Order: sequence, then C-alpha cells, then structure tokens
Amino acid sequence: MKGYAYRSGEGEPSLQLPMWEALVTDAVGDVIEFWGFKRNHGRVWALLYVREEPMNSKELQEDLELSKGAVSMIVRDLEQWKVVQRVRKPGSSAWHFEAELDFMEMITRVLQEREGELIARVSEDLKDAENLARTSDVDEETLERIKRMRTLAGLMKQALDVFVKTAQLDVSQTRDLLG
Amino acid sequence: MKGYAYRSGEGEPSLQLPMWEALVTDAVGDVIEFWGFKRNHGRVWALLYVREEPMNSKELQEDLELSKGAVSMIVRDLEQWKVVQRVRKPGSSAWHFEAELDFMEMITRVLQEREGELIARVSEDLKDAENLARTSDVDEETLERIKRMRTLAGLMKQALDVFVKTAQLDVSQTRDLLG
DNA sequence: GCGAAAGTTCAAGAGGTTTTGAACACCTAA
DNA sequence: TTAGGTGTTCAAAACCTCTTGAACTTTCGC
Repeated sequence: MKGYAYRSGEGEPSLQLPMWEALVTDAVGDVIEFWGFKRNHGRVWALLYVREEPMNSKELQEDLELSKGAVSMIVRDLEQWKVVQRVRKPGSSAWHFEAELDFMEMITRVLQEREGELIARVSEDLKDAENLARTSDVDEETLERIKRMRTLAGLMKQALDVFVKTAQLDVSQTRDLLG
Repeated sequence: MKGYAYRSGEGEPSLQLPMWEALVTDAVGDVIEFWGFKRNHGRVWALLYVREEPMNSKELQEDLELSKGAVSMIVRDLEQWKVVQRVRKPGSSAWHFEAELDFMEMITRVLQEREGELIARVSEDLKDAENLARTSDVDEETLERIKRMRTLAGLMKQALDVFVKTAQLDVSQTRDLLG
C-alpha cells in the first residue's frame, strides 16, 4: 500500500497529503455527503480536526486541492454552522481556522432544521389537499387516505426527532469524544 | 384557490390532475426526495395510493406528465422495493399497478442498506488510516483523534438504527395506518 | 495612505444526475 | 404467425448543483 495519495504529473509544489490523511478526510467527506452536505465541507473540517493546528486558506487550498473561491465559501459555511472557528496566528496576517468539536451536533441540528421546514410545508399542503378534496365529490375512504398520510408525516417527524436526541445523547455520554 | 393544477397551453387531452391530487403527490415527492430518493418515485406511489384503483402506465404517464421511459423505470424500482405490485385487470392487456402499504418500511430499509455500506467502508478506511499513521511518525494524540472518529462513525450507526426502529415501531403501533 | 496580500463574489464552466424518446423487444389476441 | 399494442433500454439532452478563477473589496503592515 502506498504511503501517499495518488497524484499523476507534477503540478503544484508537491504538497500532497499523506495517504492516511487522505483516507480520513475522504471518509468524513463521504459521511457528510450521506447527510446531504457537500463532500468538501467534510474534507475541510476533517483535515482541520486531525491536524489540530489551525490552518490558513492557502494551506487548505493546496492540501485538499481546492480553488481559492471554494475554500472561502466552505469555511464560511463551516463557521456559520459553528464547527470551525477563525483565529489569528502570531506572525501571520492571514486568518487561520480550527475545528470545533461539536460536529455531530451540527449535523443533527441542520438536519432537524431542514426536516422541520419540510414537514411544516408538507403538512400544510396535505391539509389543503384534504379541504379541496372535501369540497369536490371525493368519497370518504379517499379522504381517510389523505388523513393517514398526514399522520405518516407526523410519525416521520417523531422518528427523526428521536434520531437527533439519540445522536446527541450518545455523543454527550462519550463527552470529550472528539476533544 | 384554483381547483386544478396549473398548466399553460393545451397540449395533451387535458387530463390534468385535480389540484388536491397534485398537492398530495407533490407532498410525497418532496418527502421522498428528502430521504434521497427521486421525487417521481414518491409522486407515482402517492397517486396509486390515493386512487386505490390500479392504474396502467399510460394513465400514470398522462396524469403525472412523465415520459413512457420514465414510467417504466420508476415502476420497476417501486416493484423491486416492494411498494408497488403489478396486477392484471380484466378486459385490458396492459399491466396495472397498485400501491402496497409498507412505504415507511421501505424508506427505512433502503436507508439502512445505504447507511450500512457507507459505515462499513468508512470504518475500514479509518482503520487503514490509523495503521498507516502508526507506521509513519505520527504522534499519539493524532492517533487518538483518528480512533475517536471511528467511534463517532459507530455512534452514527447506532443512532440511525434507533431511528429505523422507532419509525417501524411507530408505524406498527398505528397498524393499518395506510390500509 | 499606499502597496501587497488575503478574502469574497459570482458568472461561466464542469460534473453529475435525471428525463426523454426513438429503437427495439415482448406479449396478446385473433 | 402476425399485427398492434405494450414494455424496456439507453444514448443524448435537459437539468441541477458544485467548482473555478478573474475581478473586485477588504485588511494588514509599514
């Protein structure tokens, strides 16, 4: 097994990531993508986390082979989500970024936000549908089926809330998990 | 509020969906999309569910404004996931489709499959990363951080399994929920 | 304040996924 | 067996999201 991530040709100053860092960042990228975030959000956070030492945009750009613009946008998102903090480093005029530890909390929080909006909208639409159907000459069983769908939406929300609670509980039980 | 879903021009035989059906199918489409399926999977299933009466490809195609090919592929998926059944209808040579009721079960099942593959792969990669890091001159704390990520992946799996159980339990408690 | 470096923005492009529809295959009924 | 309706496939098109990089703005050190 090679010790360095593959890169053909010899473009930049050859600052490629060691294989193990590539594996870690890609792993987190895959996980975060599963949850509907962007792969590179995960890669950036993961690199900051394993390195411990705050990194600047230039370093992130080179190590993860991202563009200037991409790094700027990604760290902005991560800051807003409070999983990355912007810090000054003595002797440098550039901002540096360091990983916060509440990554799991962020995933569940954002997930719950998205899900909340969705369920609110869907419930509203199903209510409207039910009312409209009632004013048309729709039989009782059909109305019943629409109602059942609303129940189902409610159950989905409940189940997802349980997921969020479980995730947060698990993490807090393993307090200092990532620290 | 209009009683019919909007459609400009006058293309097909004007077999547009009543507004309430459009609301229902779109609602289910949105939900299923949230879970990483295709919008039209949800729309097709939802229409079959509210209509109760089995429909053929042609009807699905016209009512939901899908192409012939799309309908073919979508019902194939839904059949494989066991949420739609193919039936014969007397007096017609075309296949008809009817909705099965275990929609929620299907979502959680597919979700758990996807998640299972993901976590297996990620855990494997993190293990490799740890081993590689160990053979390099990586300090103990860094190794510890990689280990903690593996733990985190495990917790995520646990939490998702709880979600799946909760969802299935909720539905079974409300047995005949959709029936 | 000035020049240089760092950071941001966004239109255009790349990349990936879904949908289309024409060609082909399959069935059914006669 | 055949004709016509039905069903499937898949390359191309449409669509949508993410990334790039040049232009621009802000910040820093002096």
